[in-house]
Amino acid sequence: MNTDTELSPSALRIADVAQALVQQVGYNGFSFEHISQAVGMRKASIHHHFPTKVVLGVAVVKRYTQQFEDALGQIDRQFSAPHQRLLAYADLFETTFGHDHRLCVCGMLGAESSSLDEAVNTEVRRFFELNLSWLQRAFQDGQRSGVWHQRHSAQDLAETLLSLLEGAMLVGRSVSQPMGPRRTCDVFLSGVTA
Amino acid sequence: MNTDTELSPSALRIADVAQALVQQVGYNGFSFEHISQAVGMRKASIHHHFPTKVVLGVAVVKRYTQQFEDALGQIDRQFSAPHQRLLAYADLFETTFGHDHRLCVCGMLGAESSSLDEAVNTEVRRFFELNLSWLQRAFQDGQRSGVWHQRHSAQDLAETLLSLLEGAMLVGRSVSQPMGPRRTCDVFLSGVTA
DNA sequence: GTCTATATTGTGATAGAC
DNA sequence: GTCTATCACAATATAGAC
Repeated sequence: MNTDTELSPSALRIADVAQALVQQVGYNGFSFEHISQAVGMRKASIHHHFPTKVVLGVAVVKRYTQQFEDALGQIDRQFSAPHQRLLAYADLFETTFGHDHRLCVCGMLGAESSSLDEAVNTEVRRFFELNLSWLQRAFQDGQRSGVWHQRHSAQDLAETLLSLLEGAMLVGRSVSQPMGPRRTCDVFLSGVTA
Repeated sequence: MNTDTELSPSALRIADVAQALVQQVGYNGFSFEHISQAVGMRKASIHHHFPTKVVLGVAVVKRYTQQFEDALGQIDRQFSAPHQRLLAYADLFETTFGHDHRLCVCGMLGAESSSLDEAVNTEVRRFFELNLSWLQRAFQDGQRSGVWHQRHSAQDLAETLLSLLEGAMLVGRSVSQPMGPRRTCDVFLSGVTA
């Protein structure tokens, strides 16, 4: 299940660098040569671990999704209150963004999706569906316990919050004093409260 | 002032195609060859009108910002109620997204910003600042007239809504039945209402 | 303004030695 | 697993004829 277990130490370093590059410059913005320089190996060696760029891209997204899934599990175990869970969720994005204004891997790849291989797009979709169903459950819990109003479906609230967090990182890259994902989440949630 | 006036008919067609390509596959996702094929001219002819890709990119963003500015002026003349103005604003994004799931030009370029020339990034920033100040004014009007609560500053509400709309397009590319920018805006505004 | 032709560099990918 | 060497092709860009 854990993709990392299958990766050799070198492959791990490559995947780390590739992920950072995706978050910084996007899939179409980096080459095997960039990875080569960052990781201190020749291009041919990168190809030994990941034969094609598509294979590398898919591996990066799968690993990222796995890490995210683990983080969501941790949140569930740590917090029971829906509001706390959502704030912890927003903090995942805040932490990523705080790291040199990196984007969410799948936010970046979602933007580029029209030019990507379907194998990559499929994994990106999986990431979003996973996030949406987790968020939907959190909103359902909040609505059932009466903490939030029920003007909108939990499904709509989930997609709205996810869009907000992804967008906050995107916009935050181009404004001088960005609020960041966490604060935009506060603004949104305070409006949802009953 | 109007950049279009300075562009010859051929240059206009090129800019149109380039803008569509930016919205679909991003700045790093298209080449002069793609433009060449779409517009029916040779690569060298494209270079005659726009000597470098950066010059072309800057021209596309300037024109896009100008068009957006015009649209905002029209909204101001057509609607006086802040709520109506914001819904019309969201419809600008909805229309763009409805067109083959195209992204906002500056949303796409904002994501790619780390790999772009500063001349392009500067124009992208201008676009966002323009939008934020327009949104801020709309929220201020709504708060002064008592339509909305004042839990958050108009500035924060502006950046939150902008992030939401940009993010809704991004996420909308990778989910099966996207809400679209307009509906996410409805969800957000209903929470802001006093 | 548009074309052909070409220069130059970058890119994804492979072959084969060590 | 990593390397050197190389391929085929795509990218941005320029020179110069028409």
